[in-house]
Amino acid sequence: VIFREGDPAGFLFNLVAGAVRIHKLLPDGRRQIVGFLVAGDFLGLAYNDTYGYTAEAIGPARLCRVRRTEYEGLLAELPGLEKRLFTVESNELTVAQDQMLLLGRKTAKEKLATFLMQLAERASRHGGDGMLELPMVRADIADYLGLTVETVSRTISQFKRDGLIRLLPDNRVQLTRRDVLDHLRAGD
Amino acid sequence: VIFREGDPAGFLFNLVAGAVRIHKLLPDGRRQIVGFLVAGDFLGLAYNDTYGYTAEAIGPARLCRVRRTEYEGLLAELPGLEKRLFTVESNELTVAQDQMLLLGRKTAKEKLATFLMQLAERASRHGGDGMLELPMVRADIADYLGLTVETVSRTISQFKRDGLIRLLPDNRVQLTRRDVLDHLRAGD
DNA sequence: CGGAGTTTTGATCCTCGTCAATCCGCGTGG
DNA sequence: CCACGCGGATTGACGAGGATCAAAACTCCG
Repeated sequence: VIFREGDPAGFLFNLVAGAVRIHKLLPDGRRQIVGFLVAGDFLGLAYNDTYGYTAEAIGPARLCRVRRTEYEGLLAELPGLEKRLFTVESNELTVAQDQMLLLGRKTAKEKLATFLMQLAERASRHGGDGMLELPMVRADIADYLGLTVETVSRTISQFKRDGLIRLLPDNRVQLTRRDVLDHLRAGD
Repeated sequence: VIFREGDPAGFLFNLVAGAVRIHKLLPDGRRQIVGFLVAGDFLGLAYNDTYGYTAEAIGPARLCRVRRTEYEGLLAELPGLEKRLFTVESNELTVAQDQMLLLGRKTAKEKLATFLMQLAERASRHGGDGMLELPMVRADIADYLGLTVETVSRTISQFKRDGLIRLLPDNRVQLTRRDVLDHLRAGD
């Protein structure tokens, strides 16, 4: 656990290596994962003296931690940093809005297809084909997509049966029919 | 319509008076409203040369429009503006994440209760009691909460039967049991 | 092997979506 | 003034997608 929802927001972080999930909880334990972060991403930018979500490393991770008081100084020293962070934040907002569309209006199959294509895109930017790794467990995927573990599992099985994907050892997935998945993602 | 998703993002706006809804669409017409804006709010801050969503005025509205090229100049002229906008953007992101929790994990009743309490809070900041106005139609509420019109209507009726709210002429609502609604909002 | 955690699969249930009818408020025009 | 029509809201009947509950199968390590 890097920090918890409600903690005083004394630091901000940059993820150097590894993967992190950030989530919010309802009092009875229902969880919504609001993002998966990879190397290069920032944590704790949006704040209001306490963190708005909990951040946990999924596996081993390396973070760069900046005290918020020093951060103010950094902004002054490095012109252009503020603009850059603003852009980062804007992109996050855009991503968040896409996710709202997904959570509010997409079916389970569409949600999974969107998720897989998202990961594929991330992976291919670092030079991959249709092969990708799922660093998170099913429960994480479910809580990210607003589904249950069972539905995630069933939908993946169906994709497998339909020949859209292939499951490989080591939690890796091969997207065999990206065209079909892309259609599903778009939502018709 | 102020601008559409996909339009080149030549301007940014500040809403002076009235109410605006912003939404995203799936190709088959399913709609997700990602926000309702009131006087003082900004539109088009987050961008990537095209707008990420469609913005429509709900009723008569007044907007202040700034050409994006001039906006860059404004930032240079007014130090502190960038920081202020950054804060605005941060808050929007936080709100967006709350909405993800709502869309992904809350039940219909919890969604409605959250929505009503949100509006009540907005209204009470401008000095109101438990009385609030719904400037938007049922379909808008449904598309904001990831529900259907029918479910919204049924849930409102149930709240009415249960004595949590009272419907008044002119699309106004009186929250008679804010305590119960607040419990529902929190989610248990 | 053994055993815990995770994933898959099956059976059943229930919330919410769909389809359809009715109702209500309101403006229009005969 | 009242009949009509229209968009929005409500209500009802029904069905489906996904949740829930339960059990089996797989993985990974010790």
